[in-house]
Amino acid sequence: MHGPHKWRHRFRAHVSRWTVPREVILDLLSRTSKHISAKEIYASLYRMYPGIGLTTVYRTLDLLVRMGLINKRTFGDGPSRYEFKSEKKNEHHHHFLCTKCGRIIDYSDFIDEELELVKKTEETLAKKHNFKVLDHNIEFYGLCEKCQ
Amino acid sequence: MHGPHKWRHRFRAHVSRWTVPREVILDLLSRTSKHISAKEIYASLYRMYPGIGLTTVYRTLDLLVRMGLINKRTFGDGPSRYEFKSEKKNEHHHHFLCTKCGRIIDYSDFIDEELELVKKTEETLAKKHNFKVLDHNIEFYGLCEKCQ
DNA sequence: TTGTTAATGAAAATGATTTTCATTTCCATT
DNA sequence: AATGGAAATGAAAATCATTTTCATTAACAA
Ligand SMILES: [Mn+2]
Ligand SMILES: [Mn+2]
Ligand SMILES: [Zn+2]
Ligand SMILES: [Zn+2]
Repeated sequence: MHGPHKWRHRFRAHVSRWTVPREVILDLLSRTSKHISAKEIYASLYRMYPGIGLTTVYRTLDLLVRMGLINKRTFGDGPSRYEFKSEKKNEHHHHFLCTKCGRIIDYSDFIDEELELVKKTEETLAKKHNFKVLDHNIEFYGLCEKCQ
Repeated sequence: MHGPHKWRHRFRAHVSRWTVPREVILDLLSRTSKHISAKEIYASLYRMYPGIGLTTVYRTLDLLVRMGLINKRTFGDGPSRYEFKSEKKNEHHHHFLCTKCGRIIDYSDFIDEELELVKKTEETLAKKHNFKVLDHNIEFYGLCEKCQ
């Protein structure tokens, strides 16, 4: 692979090689704010990189999740969707899902109260049930502007 | 089908027939507090009702979800899981998922604060983004007592 | 430049769920 | 109680997402 890239050192630290499919997939994900599926990634890259197989897309996504660079989400039915994890700690967000058109909308309103609640709940779960909370997922369902 | 049942009238209202598979599946779900998959339901019923096919289990579960009698949940990987919806309004609960052993635990601590937050978030989403919020899902991930 | 080993791609396998279609069952109406 | 027609069912096949297998290719340390 040619030019270095800002993520290259993280791959090395992870004892993983820096390859064309990995660079290209990570690049695509970092450039979009959407939640995209493996097949959509495969299709997006097909014109420019017809050599990259769907299997490699899946394997790369799995690696990127393990490396903590992206998030994998399974919204009910349909394929898993992936989104790039922002470097900035404060860009944490939750989702609203339109049950009619399938639109997925990020939101971060009330994030302060939500994070406080999350913290409180984590403490209670830890104390009362002896759970070690590592992550959470909060989502709302309903009808988006266009669909009601 | 023999004896009437407390759900029979709801099926009639839904223009659906009261059949053996439907009664038996609803009965099983109402008796367990677990989150069970279609295949688990199929296997549970097999001894007593070997005639009930997996296809019918799926179709019945779909109907029961549409009727609002049960909830369907897709926790990341694996099959969808179903749980009976309690009649009592105040038995609403959220989930904690152990990422190591897969255990799913219901909890309802902090439900007051959570419900208040949910209400506030719903209002904001409605006002600011014009969404009609109909439902929500809150879950925590981590390690259960046995797995840490 | 080269050797080792990880990464890749195509095809096959897997697992969950859905569709198809011929047969059976429910149940409103005789 | 009998019956006709629509709804429900079960078995098998189809579909869809994802994983595994295995032979080939490419990355990169030496
Ligand atoms: Mn998002
Ligand atoms: Mn539950
Ligand atoms: Zn919509
Ligand atoms: Zn556990």
